Amino acid sequence: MGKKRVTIQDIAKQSGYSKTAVSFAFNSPDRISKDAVEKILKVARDLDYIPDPTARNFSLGRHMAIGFLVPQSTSIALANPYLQSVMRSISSVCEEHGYMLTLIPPLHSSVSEAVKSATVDGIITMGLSVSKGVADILRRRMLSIVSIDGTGDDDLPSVSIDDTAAAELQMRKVLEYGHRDIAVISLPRAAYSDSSSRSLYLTERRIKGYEKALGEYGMKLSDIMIVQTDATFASGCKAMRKIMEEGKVTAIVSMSDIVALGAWRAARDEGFRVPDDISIMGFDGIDDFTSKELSTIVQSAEDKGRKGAEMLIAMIEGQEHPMTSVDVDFSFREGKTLRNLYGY
Amino acid sequence: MGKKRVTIQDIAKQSGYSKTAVSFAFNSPDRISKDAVEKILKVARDLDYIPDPTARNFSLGRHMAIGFLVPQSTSIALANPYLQSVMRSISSVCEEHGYMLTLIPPLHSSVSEAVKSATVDGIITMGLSVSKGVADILRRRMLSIVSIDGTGDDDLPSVSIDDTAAAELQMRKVLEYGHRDIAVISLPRAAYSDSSSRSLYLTERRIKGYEKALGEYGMKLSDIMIVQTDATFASGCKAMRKIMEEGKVTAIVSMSDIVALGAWRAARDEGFRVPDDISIMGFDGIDDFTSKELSTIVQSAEDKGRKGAEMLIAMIEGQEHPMTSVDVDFSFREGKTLRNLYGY
DNA sequence: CTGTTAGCGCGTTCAC
DNA sequence: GTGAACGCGCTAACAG
Repeated sequence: MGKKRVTIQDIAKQSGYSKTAVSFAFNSPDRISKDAVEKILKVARDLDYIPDPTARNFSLGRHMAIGFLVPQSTSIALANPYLQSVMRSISSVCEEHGYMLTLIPPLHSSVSEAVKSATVDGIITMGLSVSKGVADILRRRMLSIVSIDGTGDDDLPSVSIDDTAAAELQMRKVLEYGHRDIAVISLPRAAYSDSSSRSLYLTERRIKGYEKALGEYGMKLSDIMIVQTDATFASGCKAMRKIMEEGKVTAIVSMSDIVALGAWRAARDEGFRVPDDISIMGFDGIDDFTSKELSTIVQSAEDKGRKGAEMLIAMIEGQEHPMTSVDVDFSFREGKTLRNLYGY
Repeated sequence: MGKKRVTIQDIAKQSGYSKTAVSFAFNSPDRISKDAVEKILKVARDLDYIPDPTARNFSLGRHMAIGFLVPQSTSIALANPYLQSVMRSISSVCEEHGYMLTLIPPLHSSVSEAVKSATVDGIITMGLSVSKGVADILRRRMLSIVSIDGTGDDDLPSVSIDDTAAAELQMRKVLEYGHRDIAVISLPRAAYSDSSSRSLYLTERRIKGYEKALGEYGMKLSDIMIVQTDATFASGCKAMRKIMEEGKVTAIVSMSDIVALGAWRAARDEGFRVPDDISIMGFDGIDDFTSKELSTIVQSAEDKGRKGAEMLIAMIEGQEHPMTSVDVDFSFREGKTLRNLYGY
């Protein structure tokens, strides 16, 4: 075992040409004679030469890879179907452009460490407020970044929806349908963000939207119940149980579909019928085949991922990127889990 | 813009020490005096020095990344919930060990090209028969590989279940519960394998298991109905409709959960109650929140990913790996879709 | 024990 | 078509 790797040097010697010529044969065949190219490539084939991608990357200062920066441990992040969809769409774009996609979870629990050591050409992130520290590292490393569903307090190229308006729509629908006893299942303040962020968190922007909608009906935030939970199915179950214990509501407004599905499950397990006994309104519009029945606010994951990735690649390849912020549409999807109390 | 990157050289000059000392300060602080370490690190901090990970990788010959080789375009692969689960588990292990996970889709439609240029320390693959060409590149690049759910015809370290035994268990349960009028929904021969594979296909291994279980009850394969279909929800619906037309059975045995879910949907749409009118038994144990009710054979995606990743990392780090093939447990999950005809 | 000198790794590219 | 330098961090060998 362990013959040494074949290097460009070997091909040079064996073919009688110089390293330079060999390099040209691979990368700029026009730069040398057809004859030389052929001879060199033949030797390369005979010796099973594969240019070392590491050395190549080092030399070129390129990796043909972009990093997907995940705020939490991947086991949590990747359990989120919405994130999965976005990621799928990102990876599609990568594929089209010949890039690979590298998952970057916190390294030794540190996002900064991870970003310091990632060998990628740029970074795309989702639901993360890029802290000043991380932004700094990116700058020092001269890495481009695009933020999807960012918090807006970092001044980064971003792709997102108007959370306040979307949440307002979500709540307004519930109110329109006659519900007044409402419980909101919110996400943790930190779930989608870093500790040092200063402006409004996603959670807070959504809450603001709820407040507006409630205001239109003469209600206030204090008139509804708000529980906070992680963005997982299990947490949704738990939150629902808590809500059912504490009081009686006719509608659940969740900030995430996956949580809403958990709530739905818990409701059924307790013998409640949805939407007859209780209505559930989600947020995201995940495409899970079994969850199309969920009434929800749809934000296109496909769109977000694609726009984000294309923006990032354009930045990496040094093209223009005049628009530093892109909005994605959202809409209400009438499922089967929101009952219209005014008849139907 | 674009002050040059700060390099180790700059820190050396500025601190008055040599490059070596700077390197030691970061990587082997014990090698030099505490005093020197401090001074050097201070200068490094002041100048915002980040060791270039590319150069570092090149120098060390390590990347701290493993590649997940995806046979198809990622938009298809990542849509498979089972693959998602496995990937999640892989990435968890990576995280624990400080590795990143890089998705490697075919590059310019070529798996070989992708494998040639991937800067990773090892590769993990799923449901792919690794072709001779690719195996060769891996050898030349001295990359380790582990295959999950491989076809078994390539001689690689692999992780999988004992399909025959699992299928036997699946069928036996159905028989134990009193069913005799059974329809199997099988997968296409090629579904989980490459065209060039020589040994038993997954489908055939499973069928063999069915045969055994049937034998224990004095039955033969010819006593049951077998239909073949793709591993999709829609195909499951279609297959179910066909089955309901053709004859009357009391139990469906599907080789895939997603297909079983499709069958379930079709059954409901036709007014059949599950499991009162007809029982459905799946295979996979996908963790889809809404499908936990499906009676099925669970093969732990979590386990597969974990064992595969741990095996690969052990190989990369040069530890022993005497076992070239690992089996993952499977088990029966009593859901709500399998009726016990002997009462309950 | 501290610290330095002098390469090394490998492909790319400038300047001739 | 080539020689030589380059990118940047790591480390063997060596000196004090």
